[in-house]
Amino acid sequence: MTARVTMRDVARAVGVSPMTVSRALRDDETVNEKTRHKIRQVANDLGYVYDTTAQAFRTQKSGFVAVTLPSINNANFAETFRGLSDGLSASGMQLLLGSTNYSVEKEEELVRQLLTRNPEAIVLTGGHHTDETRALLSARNLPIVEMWDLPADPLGHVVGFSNAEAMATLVAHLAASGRRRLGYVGASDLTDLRGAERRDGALAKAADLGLPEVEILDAGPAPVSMRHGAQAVSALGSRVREFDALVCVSDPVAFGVLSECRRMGLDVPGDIAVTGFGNFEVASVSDPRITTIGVTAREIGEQVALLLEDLFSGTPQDGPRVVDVGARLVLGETS
Amino acid sequence: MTARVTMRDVARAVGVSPMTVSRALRDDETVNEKTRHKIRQVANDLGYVYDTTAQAFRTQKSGFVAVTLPSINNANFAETFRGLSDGLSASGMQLLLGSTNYSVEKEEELVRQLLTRNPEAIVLTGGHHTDETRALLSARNLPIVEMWDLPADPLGHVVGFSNAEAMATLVAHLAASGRRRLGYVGASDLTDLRGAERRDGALAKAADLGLPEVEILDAGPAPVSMRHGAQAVSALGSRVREFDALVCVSDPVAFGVLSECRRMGLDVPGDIAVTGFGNFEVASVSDPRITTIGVTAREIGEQVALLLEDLFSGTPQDGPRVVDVGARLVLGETS
DNA sequence: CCGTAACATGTTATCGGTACCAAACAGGCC
DNA sequence: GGCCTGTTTGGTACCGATAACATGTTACGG
Repeated sequence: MTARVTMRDVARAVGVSPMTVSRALRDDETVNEKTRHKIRQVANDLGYVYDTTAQAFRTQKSGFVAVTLPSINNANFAETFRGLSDGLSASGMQLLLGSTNYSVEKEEELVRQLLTRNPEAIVLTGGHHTDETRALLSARNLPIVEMWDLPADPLGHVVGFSNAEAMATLVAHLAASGRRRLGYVGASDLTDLRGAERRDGALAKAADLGLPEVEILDAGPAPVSMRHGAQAVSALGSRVREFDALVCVSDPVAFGVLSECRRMGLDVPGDIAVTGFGNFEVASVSDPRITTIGVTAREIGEQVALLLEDLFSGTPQDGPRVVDVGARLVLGETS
Repeated sequence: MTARVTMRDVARAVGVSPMTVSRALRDDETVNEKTRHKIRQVANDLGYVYDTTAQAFRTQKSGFVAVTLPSINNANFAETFRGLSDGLSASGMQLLLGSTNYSVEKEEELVRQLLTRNPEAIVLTGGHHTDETRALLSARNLPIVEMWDLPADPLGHVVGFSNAEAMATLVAHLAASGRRRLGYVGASDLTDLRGAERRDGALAKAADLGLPEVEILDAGPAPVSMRHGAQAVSALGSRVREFDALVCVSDPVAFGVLSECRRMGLDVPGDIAVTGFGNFEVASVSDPRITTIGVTAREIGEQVALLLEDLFSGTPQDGPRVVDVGARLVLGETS
C-alpha cells in the first residue's frame, strides 16, 4: 500500500510550507484566498485525509466528549444521546460512548478507559458513583455533567429531574382517584439507582398519604423490561386481584404488566390501574394508553449540549449549573 | 492546575527511563517483576493516566472501530451495537459510533468524519452507499464490514441476512393460512433501504403466489415506528376491512397497527392478520403476540466482532467473508 | 577467570499536525 | 525614496508515547 498522504505532501505539491496548508485547511482568515483554494484543490486531488489524531495530540484537545449511559438499548437514553449528539455536532465535538450496564463498578472501569482518550468533558448518567470514580474525575480539571438525576452532592453540572418527586406525583394521582392497595413492580436488586429512587419515592408518598404498605413485586435483576413486567404478574397469579393499582418502574415494565393483566382477564383500569414511567412510545400507542411520567429525554441531551457549548466557548461561569428539566404526569387510560 | 503527569514524570520518580515505564505499563514480558511493580505503584501514586491519544499517534493505530447505524433509537440496532461492543472490548478496541438517520448522504458525511480518526476497521449498516462513500473507503486499506444486509456488490466483509427473502417467507405463511388481500405498511419514501427491500420482497412474493396486488399503506417518512403504524390504520378508516392481512415493515409498526385495529373493534387475527419484522420485545409480550421475523440482532454484532478479531489477530484471510446469520419465522397469535 | 547467552534497561528518532515567533512582501503616505 | 502598517508566509520546536537498535548486567559452564 502507498504511504499515507500528509500535509507535507500537499505542501510540496503546491509549493508552500506545511504550515500554510495547515492554516488553509482550518482558519481561512490569514491565508490568501487563491492559495487556500489551490491547497484545497490539491489536497482533494491527492486524496489527502486530515489526521484528527495528530491534531488532538499536538493541541492536547481531543475533540471528544465522553458519555456514559446505563444502557444503549433504552429508548429514553437513546433519545438523550441523540439530543446530545446533534447539539454537539455544531461545535465539532464527537461523542465517545460507553455503556455501564447499570453498574457503578462498570462505570468506574469505563471512566478510567474514557479518560485515557483525553475527553474535553464527561457526561455521566445519574448521580451515584464509586469513590474511585469520583477521585479519578476530580483529579482532572474537566467539565463534568451528571444527567437524569438531581444528585445531592453533584460532581459538577447537573441536568435532570427528581425521580422520587415524579413518582410521588404519580402515587398522589392514584390515591386521589381512590386507589389504595398499591403494588410496586421494579428490579429486585438496587443496581439501577434511578429505579431505586423511584421506588423510594413511591413508598414514601404512599406512607405519607396513609395508604397501606406498598408491596414490592420482584421483577428480577436490573435492567427490567417488558417481559419482566409480564413475568412478575404471572408469578403473582390470582393474588394480583389483591391490588387495585400496580406502579411500575418504567413504561416497558408497565406494558408487560398491562398485557399480562389482560391475558388474565382483568379489566384495566376497571379492576386495576397500571402506571409506567418515562413516556415511552409504547405508553401512548398501546390500547389502553398507559398513564405515565413524561420525561424530556431528548431535551436532557439538548440541555447538556447547550451547557457544554457554553463552557467550550469560554463564557465565564459562576459555579456549577443545575438545570431541572422537570417531569410531568401524563394521564392515559390505565388509571 | 498542575501540568499533566507523563511517563517521564513517573520514570524520574522511579529512577528509570521512560521506555521502561512504557514497557512496564504494557507488555510485562521483558521488564523485571520488581521494577514493574514499583513503576505501577508510583504511576498510581502520582495519579498518572495513560495517554491513548499519544499512543495512537505514535503507533499509528487508533484502537478505534468506527460504526455507523441508521438509528441508535432502535432496539435491534442497539442490540447489535452491544454485541459488537462486548465482543470487541476483549481485544481492547473502542467503538466510535455515528448515526446516519437512514440517509446515505449523512452516512457519507459521517464516514468522512470517522476516517479522520484513523479507525482500524469500519462497520456499516446496510449495503447502499453513495459513490463518494465507496471511493473514500476503498482509497484506504481498511477492513470494511457491511451488516444487516446481503449486498449484491459488497465493499468488504458481510454479516447479515436477506431482508427480501425473510419477508417472502412471511408472505408465504400468510398465503398458506388463507390470507389473500394484503396491505403493506411501511415508510413512504425509500430512504430506509432495508425497509424498501422488505417491501419489494413482500410484493414480489405476493405476485409470485398469484395474490391480488398488495396495496401500499403510507406510514410517513422513515423512520417509522409505533405511532406511524397506528396513524396509517386510522387514516384508512373503515377501508381497513378490505384487507385480511397487514404486513408491516417492523414490529413497532405492527404493534401500532395492532393497537389501532383493536381500538376500531377489529378482531386480530379473526378479522385481520398483522405481522411485524425483527422480533422486538413488544412482539412477544403484546396481547396477542405478534407474528414476526426473528433476526439475531445481537448475534450480528457478535459475528462482526469475531470477524474483526480474526482480522486483527492477523489470521490469513482468503478474500472477503460473507456470514449469513439467517432469519426465521416466529409465529405469534396475530396470524 | 573468561566467554557467551539470556535478560534487563537505555538512547535516539519519530509519528503529523500546529503554537509561536520571525520574516518577506505589498501598498499607502509623507 | 524611505518609512510604516498590514497581510501573508515560513522556520523551528514540540505534544507523549514507542519502534528499533544499542548497551549494560547477570548467570553459568568450561
